[in-house]
Amino acid sequence: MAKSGIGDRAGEVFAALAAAGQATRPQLAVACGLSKPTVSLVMAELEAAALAERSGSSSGATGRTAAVYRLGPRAGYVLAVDRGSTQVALRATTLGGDLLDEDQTSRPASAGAMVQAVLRRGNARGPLRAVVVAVSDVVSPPGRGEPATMARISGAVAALGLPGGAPVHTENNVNCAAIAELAEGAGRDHDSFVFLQVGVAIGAGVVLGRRLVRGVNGAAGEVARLAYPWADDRPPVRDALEARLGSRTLLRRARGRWPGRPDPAPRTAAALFALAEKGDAVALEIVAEHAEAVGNLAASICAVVDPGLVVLGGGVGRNKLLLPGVVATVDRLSWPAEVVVSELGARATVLGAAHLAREQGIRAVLGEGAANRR
Amino acid sequence: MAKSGIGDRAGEVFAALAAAGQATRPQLAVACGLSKPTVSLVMAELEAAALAERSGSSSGATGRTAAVYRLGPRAGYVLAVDRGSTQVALRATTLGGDLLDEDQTSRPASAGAMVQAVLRRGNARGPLRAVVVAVSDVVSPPGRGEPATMARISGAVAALGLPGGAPVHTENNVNCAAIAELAEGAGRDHDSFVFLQVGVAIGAGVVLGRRLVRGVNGAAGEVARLAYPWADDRPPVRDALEARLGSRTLLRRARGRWPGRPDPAPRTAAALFALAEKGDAVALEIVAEHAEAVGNLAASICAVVDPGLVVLGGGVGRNKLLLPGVVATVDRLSWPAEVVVSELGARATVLGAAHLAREQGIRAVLGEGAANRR
DNA sequence: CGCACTTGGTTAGGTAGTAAACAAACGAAC
DNA sequence: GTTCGTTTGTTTACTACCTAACCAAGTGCG
Repeated sequence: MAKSGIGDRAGEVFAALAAAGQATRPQLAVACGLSKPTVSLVMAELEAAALAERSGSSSGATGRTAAVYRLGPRAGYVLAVDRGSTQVALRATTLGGDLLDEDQTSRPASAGAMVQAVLRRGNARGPLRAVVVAVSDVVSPPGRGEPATMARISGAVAALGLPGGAPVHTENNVNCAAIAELAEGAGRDHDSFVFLQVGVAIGAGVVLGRRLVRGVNGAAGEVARLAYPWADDRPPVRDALEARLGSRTLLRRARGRWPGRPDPAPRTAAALFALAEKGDAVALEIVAEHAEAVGNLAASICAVVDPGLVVLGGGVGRNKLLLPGVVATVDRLSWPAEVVVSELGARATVLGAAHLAREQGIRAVLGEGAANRR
Repeated sequence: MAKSGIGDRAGEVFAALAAAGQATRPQLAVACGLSKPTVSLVMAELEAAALAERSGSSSGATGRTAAVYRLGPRAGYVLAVDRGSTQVALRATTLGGDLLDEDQTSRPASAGAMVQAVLRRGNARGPLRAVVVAVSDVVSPPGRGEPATMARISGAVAALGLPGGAPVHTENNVNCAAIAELAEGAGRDHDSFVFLQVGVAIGAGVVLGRRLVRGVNGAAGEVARLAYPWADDRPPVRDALEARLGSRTLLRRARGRWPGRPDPAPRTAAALFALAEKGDAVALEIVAEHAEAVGNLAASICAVVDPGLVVLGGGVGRNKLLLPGVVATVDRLSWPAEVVVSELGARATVLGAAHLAREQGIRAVLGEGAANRR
């Protein structure tokens, strides 16, 4: 079993190399705060374990060329699955983030076959280090979840037909999207932000101090349960905000104002926004109302955690037409906060799941190394 | 100047000793993850710098007695000030948390004299390492605050007449109370919780992962700006929630239902709750309504950060009569969360400020040590 | 082409901290 | 009162890592 057997500091360097994808020894020395001799020793160790390998040389403007390292064959690969209700997306990468395989289907039932194909092709790249499945349910820590939710999640995972010993982790899909925006999207340069998904359902991913807030029940960001409606004489109803802000209600409101018009009412959110884009007055009015409602939600979130940045995502929230109204409402009600649209679009969830999978995979390699030393 | 001159690891041990107040060498070794020989060397260093001193011996059930250390005279002391609108509280402690001095006044104008007296008495305990002033305004990071707010805060601090070079820090009073509940109150055994202050004004302190969330503008927890009122046909108004939940409104609502009764309407929240305690039907009804409103607020906060625990504080929120209604509403609307009443009462703010002052003071000692080594 | 300059990598010596063995101090048991 | 087990504190040998110096390998310039 003792095949990798890497030391303590070696793990740190390995993680830095994985995060960077490619790096020279001086770069790793700076990243880990180690001296040149130590990095040399560590790299020899990692190369011996086949966790790293030389991939070439890089020459700067002046000076000697540096050896460039990348992850080796025994580092293995990871798999990310976005298990949506209407579509399933797959992404396999190395621990360094290099894309190995990508696929997607609009028939969730065929996801299992897709997974099998990816695993077959991936096995050449070493061991499968981690699988992260993004689901639309709340993912609770052990012993905290509702039985029904937990059953639904494990059912969805089982349907993927992953091999027996695979190290599978689950995460909420909105949280995954938030992670992606943090790592490579609109939150790249911010310590704190909230990713606000508005689509068929609503949800948020809360990132504070470059860390995702999951909550004691795993329900942080489940803003469907904000008190709504709420006024002096109006008691809130659980989950009423989701009913108000979901795209189904949006379309129902559109239908309500359509009678007497020649053209039929839009049947999808995309169609509604397309009409608004063309200048249709009724569509524009509905979009403006929705923007204000989303703005109210964003303002409430800002009142609690003051993130300074709100990233809008989801089928409806991604739409540029929504942005001005949201910005105006947040400015009017709450604390100074930038509001922008997601840079990653619908791929955010699977990208975030891949990031989490890489993190878990790196931890798995490190854990194996540590275990060998005992 | 190089009087303390402590090393790198010594600082870590010093911080652990300060946090514990008193400790033996084995305890410090465990706390800092150091070996016995290293701790012995460090303690000699700290004793030489008069930052630590022996305070006796402790004998366990079996085995040799251990030398017990406490902070030495050169560790100095810190000062905490709760600068409320109607009262000012003071608390001076050692870096280890031992109480040196405590005072309070209901005439804010006389706070300056009180501070002078405490400083005179404190000077025998070494240098003043930090002062933390708790204010009711939002405390923003440098370059982020509104000029008017910043001016109000610096005015309040200046009125205390602190000596020129004193290392003064400011913090929001609700955040201070949350820190106190975290360190020694109802949040002692929880990683995450929200302290919800309900009194003349409303506000919250958000603690996630045993760290206070301050927000990009320092406005995290300023829940007065949650969207309210908010319904399909009712647009929110900025700060309307504070108007709804503040104790002034509570009393106005009471007056509104009092006509036709022999006794006069209660003039303070305490009086209202006293009546409810005696079983007065109208008072009970008003308390129940208020409890539901506070519960709605707590539920909204839980929807965003899912803290698992809400600690009620403030003049109104502290009242036990409010608790059942809040619990019921949170259960009905949001995620599983415990709701309890503050254990520290009105002293929470000054206790939390003292905690922050100790933290800052320890950092100051460490910084001085580090500076000497360059 | 040779020389200065810059950066990468290795070698040698020094230091901080650890683990393990040892010495000292205490209570409890017989 | 002696012995034993337990815990504290110190001595000793070793390890890991760092700094400093040096060699190696590139580029640009006269």
